Amino acid sequence: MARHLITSAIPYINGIKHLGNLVGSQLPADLYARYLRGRGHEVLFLCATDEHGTPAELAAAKAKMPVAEYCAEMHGVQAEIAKGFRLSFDHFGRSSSARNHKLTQHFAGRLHEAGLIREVSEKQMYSHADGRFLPDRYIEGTCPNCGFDSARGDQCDNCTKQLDPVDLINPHSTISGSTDLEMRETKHLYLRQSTLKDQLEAWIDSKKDWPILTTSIAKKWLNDGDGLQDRGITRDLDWGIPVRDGEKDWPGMEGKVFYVWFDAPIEYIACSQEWVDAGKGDNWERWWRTDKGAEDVTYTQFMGKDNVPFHTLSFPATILGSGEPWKLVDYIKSFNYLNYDGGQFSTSRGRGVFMDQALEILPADYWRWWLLSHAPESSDSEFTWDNFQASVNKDLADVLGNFVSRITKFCRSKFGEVVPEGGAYGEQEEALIADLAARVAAYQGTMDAMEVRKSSAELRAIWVAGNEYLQSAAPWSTFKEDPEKAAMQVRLGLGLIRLYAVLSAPFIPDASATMLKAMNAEGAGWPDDVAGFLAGLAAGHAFTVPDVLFAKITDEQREDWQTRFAGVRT
RNA sequence: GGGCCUGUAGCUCAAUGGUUAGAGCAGAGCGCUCAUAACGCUUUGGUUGGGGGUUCAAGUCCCUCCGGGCCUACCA
Repeated sequence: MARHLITSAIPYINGIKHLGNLVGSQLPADLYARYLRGRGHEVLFLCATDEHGTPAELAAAKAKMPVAEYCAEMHGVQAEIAKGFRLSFDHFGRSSSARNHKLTQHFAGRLHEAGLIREVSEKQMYSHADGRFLPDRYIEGTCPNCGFDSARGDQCDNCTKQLDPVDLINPHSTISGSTDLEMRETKHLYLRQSTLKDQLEAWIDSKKDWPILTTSIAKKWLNDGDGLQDRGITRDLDWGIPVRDGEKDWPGMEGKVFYVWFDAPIEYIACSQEWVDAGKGDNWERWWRTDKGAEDVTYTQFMGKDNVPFHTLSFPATILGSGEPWKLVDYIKSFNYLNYDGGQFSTSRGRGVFMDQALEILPADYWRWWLLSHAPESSDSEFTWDNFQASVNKDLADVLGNFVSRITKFCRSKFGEVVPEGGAYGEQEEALIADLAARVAAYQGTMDAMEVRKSSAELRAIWVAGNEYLQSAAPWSTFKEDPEKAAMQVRLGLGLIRLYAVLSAPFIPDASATMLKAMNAEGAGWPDDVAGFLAGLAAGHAFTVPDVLFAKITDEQREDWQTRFAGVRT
């Protein structure tokens, strides 16, 4: 038994996430966590909400709520939806927790002590009407290069030229529209990542098996231009973790907070402390401190490609720079984006299907199966309603659901709701079992490697093998001349349901639970030995015929949803 | 502009430089009647975006052109 620490990139607090966010981090992380637990490993699976930064403050203002209250409410909403999708976090924490405050300040103090923090005085745009400094993206004006009138302070969306807010003609705040802007002097702390460049590069280079998406992004940041740049880790905001030098005040930094990307990954650690505080565990250090038992932990992170630089560079810089024996990540699984019907999912523009809406129209398993079997691993992938309907109906209703239905109903009509007795395996059964054993091994191989789409294909092939067997064994024919042989065939078929339930649990946990309950076989372990596992459902064992596992998506439903989700969410 | 990813059957995707480029879906045909009109078998379908090169051998490596996407450090 091994020990696995798994974290999903923490979703931003600002609003309900869409299916693209889900498939890029939380869902594959959950798949992996469930699989490893199923194999009998010890798993700590953590996620949290990422609560600081300008967008949270603005969203709270828009909702006319204090930002702390807004975040608390949204955390609750996101936690509920996560439950709805059966995301099996051991704890769902908050980056605004007292634990994270303390730990973030601790890391800052350690980095300061190690000489890895420098103070920089710089000028930033201040908006009098908004009463805040504005990030470059919140300033718009006319592009000096192409004349586009909605160019942002960092870049012109029209001609793609990199800009500085002072370059803009007639700059204004996108928050209030105010043109009453002023360049003000402000002081910030920078993390001297450049000092750690060689150390980080050697570490990245040692990771030969990471996805190319992960390492190529990291190397680009390490080597592009002048190499890895120091990064500002503080902001002039109200909502956030106050800048402190460990336990001490930080002279000159009063009223400032740490940058969200400095404190967010630290929440991975703080979350394990929250997990202990919540009474769910009793020792977080054996997961995080290599001097206190975490030496044998394998740590895997899941994230969308936009998060890669922070997880390959800044967070490791924080960890390494602290000089303390914190656990570093062992494997970073990153994903491309899921697009929606010819364009991007967009939280800000309300385009696509959001997690709450998805659960309103269909159970979690439908979404989990489609999203995971189409996970954007090698390139961006696309959600269309036609594809969703076709895939889900075929895979879940026809291949798996109908298999369960046909064998349980046949058994009920000929032998009653009990595993029938008699007969012995023949050549055909031995061949099936050998085939299944090979396929299960292949499935384990791809799951261990976190190859999500390939794993779904292997799993589906295992389901198909059941239908192939039934078709050629034809117990409905056998029953007429040799009821004992038919009993054996049906017994094996029923055993397959239990096998499928256990193997499929990481993908479709609810259906898996329904299958196990119907087979009266809750608590079945992993089928390390397929033949032995199948024999585990013995003659005389009572079961019930479950309700339809997966109802098909009708054309009417699909058309309705296509129309309903064609526009933008308001 | 720069960097990276990507382009393979109508669709979604596979293929350590090594048989005749494979699966699923969709289409066609046949079979089965236990089942959610489900299942199984067979089968049609390819100038691997274009062009050039390296190699005994290229979807794979190199050059070039074309298309799509992402990132480019103050959104997170």
